[in-house]
Amino acid sequence: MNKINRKLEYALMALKYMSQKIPGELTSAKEVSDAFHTPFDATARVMQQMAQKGGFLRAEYGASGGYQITKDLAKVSIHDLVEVIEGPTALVKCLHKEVPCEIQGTCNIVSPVTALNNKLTDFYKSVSLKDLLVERTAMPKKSSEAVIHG
Amino acid sequence: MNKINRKLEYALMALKYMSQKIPGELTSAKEVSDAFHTPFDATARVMQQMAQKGGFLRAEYGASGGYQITKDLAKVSIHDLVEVIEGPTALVKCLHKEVPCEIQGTCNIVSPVTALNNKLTDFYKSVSLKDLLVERTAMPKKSSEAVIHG
DNA sequence: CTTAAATACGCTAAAATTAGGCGTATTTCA
DNA sequence: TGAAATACGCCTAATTTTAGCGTATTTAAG
Repeated sequence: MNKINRKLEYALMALKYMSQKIPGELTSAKEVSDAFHTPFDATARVMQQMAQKGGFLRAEYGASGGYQITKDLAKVSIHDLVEVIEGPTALVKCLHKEVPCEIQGTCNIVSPVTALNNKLTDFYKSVSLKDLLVERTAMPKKSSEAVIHG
Repeated sequence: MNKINRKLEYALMALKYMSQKIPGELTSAKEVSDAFHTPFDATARVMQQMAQKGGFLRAEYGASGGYQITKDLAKVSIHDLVEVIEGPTALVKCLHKEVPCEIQGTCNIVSPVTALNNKLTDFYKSVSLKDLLVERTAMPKKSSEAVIHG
């Protein structure tokens, strides 16, 4: 559990990259996929989702088009982003879909899992994208940090 | 992200079931898989892991054998359980393995993801299995809870 | 007016992960 | 001695994730 998938990685990379640009400047999907060597299609799709489903970005068509951050990252949580990228989130399907579970009726952990799910959601809602992505002040990077990658 | 897998579900079910028994009484894997209609092999394997890797349970061999909770659930966190069931946990592989990522070197979110991972780990460490599984009046339930099942 | 570069999107295939089952060995009680 | 339980390696099916292809639409530039 709790693994970040590629799409969310690409979204975070793109957002961080764009957040470091001059306000108003456009960023194309190709620019991002080139900068980070991420697959173009997947990168582009994620940026589309952030533009359309999330309203995080504004898309500009045409030859010199691209995207631009329109939301204040301080007011958007990682939970919001995840829901844009992956849709409704829950520890188990039965919490947000009317998916009948095979063991429905006998399951004894609905209540615990629901409670945990609520706590976890609160946690993700408490982390803003600005907290997460935007470099604040000094905080010099430790040399060990840049070594381990992924 | 953040989906609970079957093995963890079976582990939680078994633990909750066993926690409601008279202290000292044994519970076999078959008993659990019968009670909740979970696949026997997967259920048994999970209980073996909790006994061997985690030391959560004590196994008794032979015809009338079974398992018994040996750890104080108040002193064990959901993080501990997840690590027993799934091994080392991290939002991305590169944080706990020397798995070279394809985009190593260009990745710009190592630091943010590391920070988030640490926060998340702290969160899971803060939730004990007793909090989660043992019925009390606490663990404040939120509105839409116990209605939707699965 | 043509071309190129960008967003938008449906469809398909490959890869990886998850989930389950089979066979067998070992232990212990009756 | 047999039945029921733990223990465990291996293999297959199912599901999810990931990536790529093709095409349409929009718009700037030459």
